[in-house]
Amino acid sequence: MSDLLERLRGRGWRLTAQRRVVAEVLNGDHVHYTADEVHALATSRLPEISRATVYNTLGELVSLGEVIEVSTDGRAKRYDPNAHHDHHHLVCSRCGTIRDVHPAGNPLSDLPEQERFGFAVTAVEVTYRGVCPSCASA
Amino acid sequence: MSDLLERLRGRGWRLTAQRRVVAEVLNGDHVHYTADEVHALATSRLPEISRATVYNTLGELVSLGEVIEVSTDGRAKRYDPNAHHDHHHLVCSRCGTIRDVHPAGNPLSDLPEQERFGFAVTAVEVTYRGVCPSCASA
DNA sequence: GTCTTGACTTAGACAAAGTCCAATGTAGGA
DNA sequence: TCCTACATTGGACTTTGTCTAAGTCAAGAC
Ligand SMILES: [Mn+2]
Ligand SMILES: [Mn+2]
Ligand SMILES: [Zn+2]
Ligand SMILES: [Zn+2]
Repeated sequence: MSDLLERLRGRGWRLTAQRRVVAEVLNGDHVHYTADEVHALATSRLPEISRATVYNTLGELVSLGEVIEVSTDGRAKRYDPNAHHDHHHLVCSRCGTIRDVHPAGNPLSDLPEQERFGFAVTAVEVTYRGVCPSCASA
Repeated sequence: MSDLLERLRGRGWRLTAQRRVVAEVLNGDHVHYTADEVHALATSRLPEISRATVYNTLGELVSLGEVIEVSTDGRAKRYDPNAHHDHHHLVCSRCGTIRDVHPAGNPLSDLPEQERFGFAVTAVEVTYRGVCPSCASA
């Protein structure tokens, strides 16, 4: 976490209270907040932070490769601090809970040459869907 | 195509000019239009069709399982008439072109039990990303 | 062929998610 | 401490999608 702030300072980031708070909110495992959720959490620590700054900061963190954008539902994008370990997502169809998962094998190698249409394929995103234990028992 | 209209009539669909035009637009291979694109194409055949009707009709086609929604970019949803053959998507990172692809193997079985967090996993979506031949040569 | 009626369509208001800008504030080097 | 380039802010604006009240019409009944 302060690793992150160190890395960012090393890259010439001017360290403001707003950026620090956004970086602090994006901490933990299985964290996938929308921009509005980040803004709400940031506001509870720094009441005057603006929506525009949250969007700006999230965009910068994505550009710097410190956070990844996840779109699992065609609604708001979610921001994921787990950018340094390749992973995919498991989403509950009822409540929307998202877990980080690590499938066996490399999904990229499952796409045969004749199915690549001449593309240079470089990345793959996998979204598993199902019902979480909590929703199943309710 | 007229198969589709037949099936829909059989399900009690009232067959209107608007619905017919939307169904006609959603025809072909590798078709993944946004609602606005469908509206523009429909308007060229039936100038007075409204945005609301396009959204309504697309939603109905999705509910009936005749069209699937695809979200590959966190922006507008895309509507895909290829609903009767399981497939995944290959997206050009530059121009956004989308191709239907069929990976080898079943991606669902690649998710180990201990990575399922107790979820009942029922579906998986895979999005491959890369650069298409046309963008690569430009 | 005409009538009837509930389903369908429409325009426009509204909402959610995100972008952009001009004015103001400030982190950090000199 | 001062300077200034960079950062923040509120609000206007855009894109994508939803909702509703009023008008229209497809298709079955006669
Ligand atoms: Mn994640
Ligand atoms: Mn498709
Ligand atoms: Zn759940
Ligand atoms: Zn391309």
